[in-house]
Amino acid sequence: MVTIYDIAKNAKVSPMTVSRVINNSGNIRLTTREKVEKAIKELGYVPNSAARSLISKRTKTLGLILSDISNPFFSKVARGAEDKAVEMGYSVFMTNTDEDFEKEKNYINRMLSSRVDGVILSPTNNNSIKHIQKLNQHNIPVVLFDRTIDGFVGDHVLGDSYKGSRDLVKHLIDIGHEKIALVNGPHHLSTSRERQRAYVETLKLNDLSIHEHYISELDFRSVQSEDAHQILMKLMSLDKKKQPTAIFAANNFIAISIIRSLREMNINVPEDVSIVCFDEIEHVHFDPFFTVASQPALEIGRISAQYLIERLENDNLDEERIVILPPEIHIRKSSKPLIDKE
Amino acid sequence: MVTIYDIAKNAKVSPMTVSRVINNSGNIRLTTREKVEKAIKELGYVPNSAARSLISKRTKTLGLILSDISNPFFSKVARGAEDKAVEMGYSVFMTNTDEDFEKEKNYINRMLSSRVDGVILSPTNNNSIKHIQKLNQHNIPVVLFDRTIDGFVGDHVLGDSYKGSRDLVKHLIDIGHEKIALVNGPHHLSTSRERQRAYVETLKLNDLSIHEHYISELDFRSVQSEDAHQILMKLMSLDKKKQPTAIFAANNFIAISIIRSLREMNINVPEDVSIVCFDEIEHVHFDPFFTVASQPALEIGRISAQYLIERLENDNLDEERIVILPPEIHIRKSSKPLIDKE
DNA sequence: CTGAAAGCGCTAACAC
DNA sequence: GTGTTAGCGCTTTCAG
Repeated sequence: MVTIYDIAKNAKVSPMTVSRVINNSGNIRLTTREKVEKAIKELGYVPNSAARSLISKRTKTLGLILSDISNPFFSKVARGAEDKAVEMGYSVFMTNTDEDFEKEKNYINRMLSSRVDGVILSPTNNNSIKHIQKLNQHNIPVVLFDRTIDGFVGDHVLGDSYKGSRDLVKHLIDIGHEKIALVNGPHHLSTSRERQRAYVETLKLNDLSIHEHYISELDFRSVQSEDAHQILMKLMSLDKKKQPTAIFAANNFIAISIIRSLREMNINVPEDVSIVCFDEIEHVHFDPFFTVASQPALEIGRISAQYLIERLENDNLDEERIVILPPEIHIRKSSKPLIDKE
Repeated sequence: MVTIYDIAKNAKVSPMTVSRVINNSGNIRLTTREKVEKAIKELGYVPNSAARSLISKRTKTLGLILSDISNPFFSKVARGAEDKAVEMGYSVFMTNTDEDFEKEKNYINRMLSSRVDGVILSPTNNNSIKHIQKLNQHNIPVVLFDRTIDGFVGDHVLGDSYKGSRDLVKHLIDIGHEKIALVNGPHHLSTSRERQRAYVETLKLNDLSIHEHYISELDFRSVQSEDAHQILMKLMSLDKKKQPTAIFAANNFIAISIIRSLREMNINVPEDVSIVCFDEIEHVHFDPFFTVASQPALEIGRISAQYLIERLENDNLDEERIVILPPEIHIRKSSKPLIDKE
C-alpha cells in the first residue's frame, strides 16, 4: 500500500510535508507542493481514512437507517440525504432494516463500530429508543425522520401526518362520503397514530360516526397480503347501512393492497368505493389515479442530513429542532363524489 | 472513548487478553473471559473498526455503486446485495451516481479512501473502465452488474437483455404487429445495445423492415421528458403505412414516458398502440398492465455480493465468471393483437 | 494461558 | 517553510 512515507521518499521531503499538501494546511513552497503532487499522481496515492479518523475521531460519514428501501418514499429520502451530505463533504453509510428491530440493532452496532459521526434514522418502534440511547452514550447524535418515538429528544424531520390525513378525509366528506373506513399502518408507529387521530377527529368534527369495524391495521410494507383481503372482506360485507363508501389508506403500499383485494371481490374504484391514501404512488405518472397526500421525501432527506451535519459542526444549537413538512394533496381519480353513484 | 486499555484496566488483565476475548482467538480461561466480558458490557465498549482495519488491511465492507437508486430495479438489487453481504459478515457502503460519470469518479475515490474490500458497480459508460483500473491497481476487485463495458475482465452478473428483448418483440410479432418501433436507452450502455441487437435481429428474422425513424434513444431515467414527446410525435406522425402499431421500450421509465406522451396526443394503449418494455413496472400490482420482461433484481444483487466476497476470500478463482439471468416475460394488457383493431 | 513491544498510516504539537 | 516525535486503538509477534 502506498503511504505518505512512500510519497515523502519519492519527493524527497518529510511525511509531514506530504500531509500538509494533502490537507492544504500550513504554508508550503510552490515547488515543494508540485514535487509532492507529482509523486502522489505517479504512485497513485490515496489517503487512508481509517488512519485519519483514528486521530481525528471523525469519519465524515453519516449513518442512514431506512426502514424499507423498496418503498419509493424511503429511497427518495435516501437520495435527498445522500445528495445533501455529499454537498457538505460527508459520505453516507446506508442500510435497510426492513422494519425489523433486530436488524436495526445489528446496524446500530455496525455504525458504532465504524464510528459514523451521526445517524439518520426511521425507527422501527418505541423500543428503538434503546438504540438511540446507545448512540448518544457514544456521543453520536441522531436525527429522526418520518417517525418520532417516545422519549426522544433531538432533531426531527417529519411529514405532517395529521394535516395530510385531515385534508384527505375532509376531501372525502366534502364530496359526500359519510361512511369512511381507515386501513391504518401498525399502531406502534407514530405516523399511524397521527393519521388515525386525524381521521377520528375529522369525522367527529363533521358529526360522522365510526363503526367498530372501520379501523383496521396492516403492515406498511404489504403490497400483497392475505390480511388485506380479510380486512376488505369484513368491511365490504357489512350491511348496506354501514358498508363504507370510501377508504383512507395510511400509505401507498396499503392502498395498493386494498385495490387488489377489491378487484378480487369485483368491487370497482372509484365507482363503488373511493380510495385516498398517504404517500405518492410512484411510476403511475402516465395516468395519475390516486388521490394522495404526497410527502416531500427528497426534502425530508436533505433537511435530515443538513440538521445532522449542522449539529456535528456546531455545539451551541438548541436541544431539539422539529421540522414538520406538509404533504401536498392531489385529488385524482380514485376518489369520486358519492352523489354520482345514486 | 472506551478502548481495550480501559477494559484491560477494569478487568485487571492486559489489553492483549481483551483483544483475544473480542476476537475469540487463542485460548482463554473461562474466568478471565467472563471478567473481560463483564467490563465490556459495563463500559459499553465497541471495537474501533478503523484501528482494526489499519492493521488487518481489510474493512469487511463492500462498496455498491448504483446508477439510479430511484429506479425500483436498482433499489431491489441494492437490497439483495446488502442482505447477502450481511449474511456473509460484510457491510455495504451504498451510493448513487445518478448515471453521472463525475459522481462515479468521486465515489470511486471515496471507496478507495475508505478502503472497501471490493466494489459492486453498474458503470455509467465505457470510460468507467478507468475507474475500475484504478480500483484494480489498489487490489480492489470489482463485480459489474446489469451492464458490462469494453475491456473489463472480472465477474459479471447480468440480466439477459438479448433474450428478454427477443421474446418481447417476438410476442408482438406473434400477435400480428409488423410495424414495431424501439425507444432505446442510451447507446453507451451495453444493455441498450443488446436490446437493440435483439430487436433488429428478431425483426429481420421475421422479414420485417425497420424504418429509419423506428429507432430512437432516451435517457433510462426519463419518467417525464420533452424528448419523449418529440420522439413520439415524430413516430406517430409518420404516414399510415409506416406508423408503428407497437413500441418496444427499453426500460420501465421509458415506457412510462412513452405512455404519458401518447396520452397527451390522445393515443390509447393498447387500443391504438401496443407497448412492451424491459423491467417490471412496480407498484401497479393492483392492475398489472404492462407486458414486460421482468428481471430478477434481488437475485442479481445477491449473486453480485456473493461473487465479490468469494473472490475476496478465495485466491484461486477463475479469471472471470459471467452469470446471465433470464428475465421473466409477463404478457399483460399493454400489448394487444393487431387483428382486433381492424 | 497471558503479557510486552512494535507498528499499521496518519497528524497534532512542537521544534528549527 | 519544513522536520521530528509521539500516539490514535488495535493486533501481530514473540516471550514467558
